Amino acid sequence: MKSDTGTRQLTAKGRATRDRIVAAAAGLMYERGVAATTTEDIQRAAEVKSPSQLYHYFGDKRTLVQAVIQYQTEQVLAFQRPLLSRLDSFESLQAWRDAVVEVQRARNCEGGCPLGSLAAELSDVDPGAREQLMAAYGQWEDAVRDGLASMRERGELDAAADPGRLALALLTALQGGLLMTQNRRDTLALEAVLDAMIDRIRIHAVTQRAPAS
Amino acid sequence: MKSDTGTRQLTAKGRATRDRIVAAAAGLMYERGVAATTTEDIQRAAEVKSPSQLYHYFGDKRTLVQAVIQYQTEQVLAFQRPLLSRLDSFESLQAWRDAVVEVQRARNCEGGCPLGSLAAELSDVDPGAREQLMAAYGQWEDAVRDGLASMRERGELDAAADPGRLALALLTALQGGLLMTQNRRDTLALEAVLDAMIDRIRIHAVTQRAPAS
DNA sequence: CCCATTTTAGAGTTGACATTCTAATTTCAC
DNA sequence: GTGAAATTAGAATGTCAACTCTAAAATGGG
Repeated sequence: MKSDTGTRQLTAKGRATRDRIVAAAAGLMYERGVAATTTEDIQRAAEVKSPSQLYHYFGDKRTLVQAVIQYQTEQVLAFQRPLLSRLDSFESLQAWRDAVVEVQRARNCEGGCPLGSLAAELSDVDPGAREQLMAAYGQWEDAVRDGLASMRERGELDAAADPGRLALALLTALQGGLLMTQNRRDTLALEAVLDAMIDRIRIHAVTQRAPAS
Repeated sequence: MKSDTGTRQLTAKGRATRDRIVAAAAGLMYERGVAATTTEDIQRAAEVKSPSQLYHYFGDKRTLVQAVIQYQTEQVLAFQRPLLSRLDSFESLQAWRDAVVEVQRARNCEGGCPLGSLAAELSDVDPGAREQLMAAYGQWEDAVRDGLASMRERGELDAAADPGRLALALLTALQGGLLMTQNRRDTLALEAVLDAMIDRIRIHAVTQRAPAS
């Protein structure tokens, strides 16, 4: 009866080390990629003294990767949702943009999107991971869509605006921006693509305003 | 005197096997990622019978990766340049969009951008590879910019249009679209983001036309 | 055709990494 | 406080992959 998802009877201490392992693995896999992260690296980073811990809480590396994906999904949504749920104006949309840019700048443009880098590495190799990530993007996309929908409800956007399609485009643009940021080590591409998308959305602005330049 | 770039005296046969190795490596690294591609896999795919070939033409795996990046850069630009150099109307821009979408569809949405997947995997780990890829993106970006600039020269875009920034945004959006295509196994996100960007550019269209809802 | 150089074989080495096993220790419910 | 379950140690295994080495075949200019 090996419980796959890893949630069996966990004592407080058990949950603590389990969490420590996931967090450490997530960090390392984000920095170096999944394949380049060894179980020994994870042990050190999580400050566990034996491989047996790792295999006690996760059957194998793949299962650990599942947990990492879930962890990163929660992290991303926890950051994004508050910003997106209160989209009531273009100012707040801009604030979201600025916040995203600022996060990247704060980490010196290293590492792209926590989900995007996993998606790039795993989508073609691990079908399970791919679906898990697809679901994560689905949630994220929903959050963006809800934000834009609320903007439309508040009369900031006209009726012709399609929140679903705009949300998908915006999220997709963000992924590209984060990838390019990681490669260029500057946020110019990210800014350019997000600004362009916001300009695109502004076509639907009820209070007409000229896009930048 | 080990020539780093791998170009020393190559006989015809030598160049042939070298090319075969690079092409095979590029294919495998595109499908599975760099780390997951073993030298033995490459041998088999390139139909060379000994590891010594590989190390005869390339000092080590990293050098081979360099060659792969160069190879993929040429491939991408060879496909993109013809489409981009003749941007004279929104129809041709749309044709570019359709061509990109079609390519992804033709390969069942597996594998994202040949450069993007390398960038995602290597940018944070291999500084040399990162710069090489950055340069590749630079060339690509230039091609897009020139296309948009020529549209402006032909009077399709107004003077306020900024081809440089639009090009960067467009290329960045494309990267996101390709990543999402790879993850979702459909081209919807790619279409949405490219259409949105074209709508954005259409703001500068001299012959006014309403964007698709 | 001959010799220097290039190219290919193929076995071998080395180290790393995922995973396992046994047994000791700790925790917690009762 | 005791016993079953959870947690941790730590050594060990087996595989796999990057890379090396020696020597044999092929090539091409003179």
